[in-house]
Amino acid sequence: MVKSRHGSARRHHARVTINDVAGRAGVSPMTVSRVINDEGSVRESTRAAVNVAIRELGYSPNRAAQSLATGNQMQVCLLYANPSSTYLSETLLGALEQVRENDTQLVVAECGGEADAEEIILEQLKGGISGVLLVPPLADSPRLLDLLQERDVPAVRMGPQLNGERISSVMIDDRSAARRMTEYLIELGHERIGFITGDPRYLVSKARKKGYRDALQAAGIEWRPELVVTGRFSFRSGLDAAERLLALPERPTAISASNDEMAAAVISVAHRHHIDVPGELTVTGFDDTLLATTVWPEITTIRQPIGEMSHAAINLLTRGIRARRAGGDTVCEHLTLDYSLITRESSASPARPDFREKSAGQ
Amino acid sequence: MVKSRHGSARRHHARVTINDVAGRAGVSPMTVSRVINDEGSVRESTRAAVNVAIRELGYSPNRAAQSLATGNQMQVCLLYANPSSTYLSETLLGALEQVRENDTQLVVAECGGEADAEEIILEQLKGGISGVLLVPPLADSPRLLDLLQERDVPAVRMGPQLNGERISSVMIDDRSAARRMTEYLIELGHERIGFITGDPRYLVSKARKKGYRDALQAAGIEWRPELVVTGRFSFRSGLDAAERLLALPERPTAISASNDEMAAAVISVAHRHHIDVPGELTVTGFDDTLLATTVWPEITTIRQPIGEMSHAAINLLTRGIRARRAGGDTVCEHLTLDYSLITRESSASPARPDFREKSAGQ
DNA sequence: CGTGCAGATGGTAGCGCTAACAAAATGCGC
DNA sequence: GCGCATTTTGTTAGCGCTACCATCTGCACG
Repeated sequence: MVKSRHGSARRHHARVTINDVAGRAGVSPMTVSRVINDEGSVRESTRAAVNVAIRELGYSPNRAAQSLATGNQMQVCLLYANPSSTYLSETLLGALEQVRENDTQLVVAECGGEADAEEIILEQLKGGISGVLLVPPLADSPRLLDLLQERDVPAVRMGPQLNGERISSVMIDDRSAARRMTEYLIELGHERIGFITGDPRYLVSKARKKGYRDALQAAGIEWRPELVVTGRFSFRSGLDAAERLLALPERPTAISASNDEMAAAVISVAHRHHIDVPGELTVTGFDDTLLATTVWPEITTIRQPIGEMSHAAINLLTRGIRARRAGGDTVCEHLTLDYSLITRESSASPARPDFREKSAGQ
Repeated sequence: MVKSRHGSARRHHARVTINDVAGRAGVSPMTVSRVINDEGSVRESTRAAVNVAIRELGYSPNRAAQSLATGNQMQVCLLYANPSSTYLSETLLGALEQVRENDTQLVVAECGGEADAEEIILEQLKGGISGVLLVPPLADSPRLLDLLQERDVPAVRMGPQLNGERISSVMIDDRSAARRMTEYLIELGHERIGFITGDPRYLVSKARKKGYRDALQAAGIEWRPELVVTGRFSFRSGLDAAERLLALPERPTAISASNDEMAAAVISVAHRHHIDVPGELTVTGFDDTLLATTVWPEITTIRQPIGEMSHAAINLLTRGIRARRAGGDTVCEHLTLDYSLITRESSASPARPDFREKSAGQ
């Protein structure tokens, strides 16, 4: 009804366009375009003026028009191999949010192993993908990293352990987190602390084990090899590991598992042996997955800010892609975000008589 | 280098456009546009001719151009309240795939309760959302359904129980699935079959309970009220329910839980009481979530084809939106997909001596 | 002082589609 | 057959942005 109050508008209500910015900055739209795409060959003073105009007008480019004009949308491919569904869904949620912000398409692909991943990447590249997001354990695959670098594909890795690579990454400090967890147990008064490692093929397992040793060492507690058993991140491997630890002549008063699944397994075994958790045994996990709050008692664990991590990852990736398109240098940043220690019901100070009855099963 | 071999092409390699279709069909581009948008006022014969041309050329509209021309993208909002992360991530994965196919934006929103959901919907509508996808338990909220109908917002419900509504839905037949599961237990030779219901506030709980009774009745097994206890879908509620069932003077030989979490709880309690699963007690779940294969023994359960369901849901939704935009009739379809019974290690025929040792814990 | 050349900027013409209007075709009553 | 309402189709002019030149500056060089 109230249409065309101001000349030009045909259908829509005054949205800020590149022309408005150009007018305000006293340059041509083309120059503005160059600025927003980070292209070279714009004088510094001009660039600054344009940026001021952009900020004043609150301009943000219309992505539909961009992709129409350039003839290609921005699509990024999120590649995952290990459907730990909590990790995945949190990652997805975060990525989705951010992808929307950047008006990018998200393609999610599951792959069996590295070889498979390689194939998928190649195929997706043909299909017009412009960037790749790798989640663990793919993020540590040298083969994949090589491929991506070789082809000069913008990529970001989530939660990798390999550093110094020339591919951007977003992660937490696993070693420090594991150390923090162990310190917490020591603070509670534990000294015989069992540790279940993750799959030895993954670097993250080593990092977490190192953190455990760091804390022990710092506290002057002797490191005892029989207290460290190798797991494989699975519930079942946790079962075996727990049996071994609990069969020790001098039973540990706490067991720190390298993920929540194995921690849940420890609790399960403890219950089968009528060992009260946390009265007689403290159990801790890692990752803060669904499982941590599903079992009883709920598991004390380390939480990664997965949502934020995938936000950051998508941002890095889209920036990288834009830079590549404009012919700029490869963007390579490494972000380390903060983890947090979540204390729940599965941890307590080592057994004292009064602890027993407080939390007897019911 | 090899540019402009055929006159018009400026930058890109011959992609089929609306003009190609128009040319082939001998009509104007505008008419093609009307056909692909399902608008009325196109003669049936013309429409058919255009459709033929579209198929022959393998044309698919360029969404960027569409949204640039119309000034609005298609965005659908997936609303969830209960972050059962497996369900969510599978739903998301499915939705993402399909959304890409339809070149639609997916906005995912979590909400606390119905009131919250209402607010979010209202807000998102202002924000330009054009359709809503409801996952359980939101899909059964009369309040939300009223709101959506009232405002005439295209919407699709996943896994609802309420039928005969005028809002499309995609689901499985929960009652029949529960019946199938119970029949399976009866086939194994069980007669004293305990049942743990879901949260009585959700209709799905009733449906599953009905299925259980259906099977009993059909097999001529007397329905005994003490064998049915009320749960709330949570692990903890499963713990309580299991304790009650296992304390019965005549202990059931099988317990069928209304979801996997509660089934896992039953196993946990059984182990604490040194009852072997499945040697002395068969346990079954529902949903086939992560948990079903995480615990030991792995749980026999019912699997919903969640991915397919969300595919279908997105398709219905985008069709609905397009129809609405073009002023067509409201699309309302109800799809029922097939579930499947997944047998794993937690179920077996009722206790016989040799079963005991076969699966003693280790 | 012209010439050449690099870097910075602008003009033009679309990208593929659709809103709005204009025109043509159809149907209908008499 | 004609006038009129109605339906179907076509025409035009962008949507907001960028590729591809063309232009224009400044500056070193012979």
